[in-house]
Amino acid sequence: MTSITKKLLAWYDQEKRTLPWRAEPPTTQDPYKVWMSEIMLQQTTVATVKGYFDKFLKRWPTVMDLASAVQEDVLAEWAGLGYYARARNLHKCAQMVAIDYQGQFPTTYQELVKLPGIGDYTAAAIAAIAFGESKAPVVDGNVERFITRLHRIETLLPQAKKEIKAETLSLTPKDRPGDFAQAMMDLGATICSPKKPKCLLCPIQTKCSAFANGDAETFPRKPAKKTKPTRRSLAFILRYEDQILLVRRDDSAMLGGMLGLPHTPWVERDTLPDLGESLTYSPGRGSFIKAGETSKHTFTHFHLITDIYKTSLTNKINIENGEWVRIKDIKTAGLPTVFMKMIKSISD
DNA sequence: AAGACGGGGTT
DNA sequence: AACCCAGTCTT
Repeated sequence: MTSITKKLLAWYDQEKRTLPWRAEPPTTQDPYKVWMSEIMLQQTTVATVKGYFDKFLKRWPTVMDLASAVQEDVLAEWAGLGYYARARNLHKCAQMVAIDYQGQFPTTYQELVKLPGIGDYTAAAIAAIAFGESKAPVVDGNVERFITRLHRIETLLPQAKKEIKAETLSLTPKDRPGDFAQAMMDLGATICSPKKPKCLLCPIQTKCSAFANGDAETFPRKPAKKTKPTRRSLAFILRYEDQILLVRRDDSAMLGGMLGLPHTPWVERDTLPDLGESLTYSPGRGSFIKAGETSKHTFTHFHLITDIYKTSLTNKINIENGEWVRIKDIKTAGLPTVFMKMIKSISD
């Protein structure tokens, strides 16, 4: 075992960890909890995940329970967490584990990585943390940062990935590979941070090339990001008595499978049709009036500005994939944040 | 290899 | 406003 590995594990052991999905040794890690937490943690912070993890475990305590759920319920519980393909794949994966593996998660990287929603990182993490695999290096954003600083790897991501994995593998101990993976990730989250790394507190400071060179913060090296375009749309709030019309979105659409408001396509700033044309996207043909403030929301790859129009209907219409929801139930209906913002922006 | 895919916290 | 995050999937 390298001295870096020893120092990292020693540092990890003297930290207090209270994450709900982490068992204390010698308790065995529950693969279901490890899997659930790793899926939720993809591109998502620990603080955000905690509440969702508790909700999911309480409602579906085992993978068999989750496999038996209906997709709409899983998506509704996931609402607000983002990257909704994760929720669709979570459900599908649970059903595959239930049917193809009799409710027992496969134990190897090679089998895990075949399951929906489990990619290179997550398969390695589950294999290491739940099953003690030491041959599959666990490399997430934290590890990329830690390793590129440790060795001052100047290659741009993602090209540097291969070298990072090789270095990670050479540090990973046969004993406690899961703890070591978590140690690297915890160090990356708390000390080897993206901005203003706390090198003075770092247990491997004397081993770190970037610290010696005084340029830790410049790693990892990445290509410049493109600026996000702005798109516009109109959304429609149709009321009948105390209810609002929502629409179940196609699985293939953005926010796929989720409930949302009816709206025009999201288009570049200059190509938005006028209200008259836009109403062809509305299920109603009532007298719409502009409502509340313009709603703004930023997705991964574009900004969205939406004007809200509302109308009150005197008779209830029924449309394909439409669902009437009582206003008092909106908060628990399972709406993505972009639609919650729109509804919130009209103050009536 | 590059782009799509959410949302919230930090800087 | 830009950057980041315990990434995966599709093209």
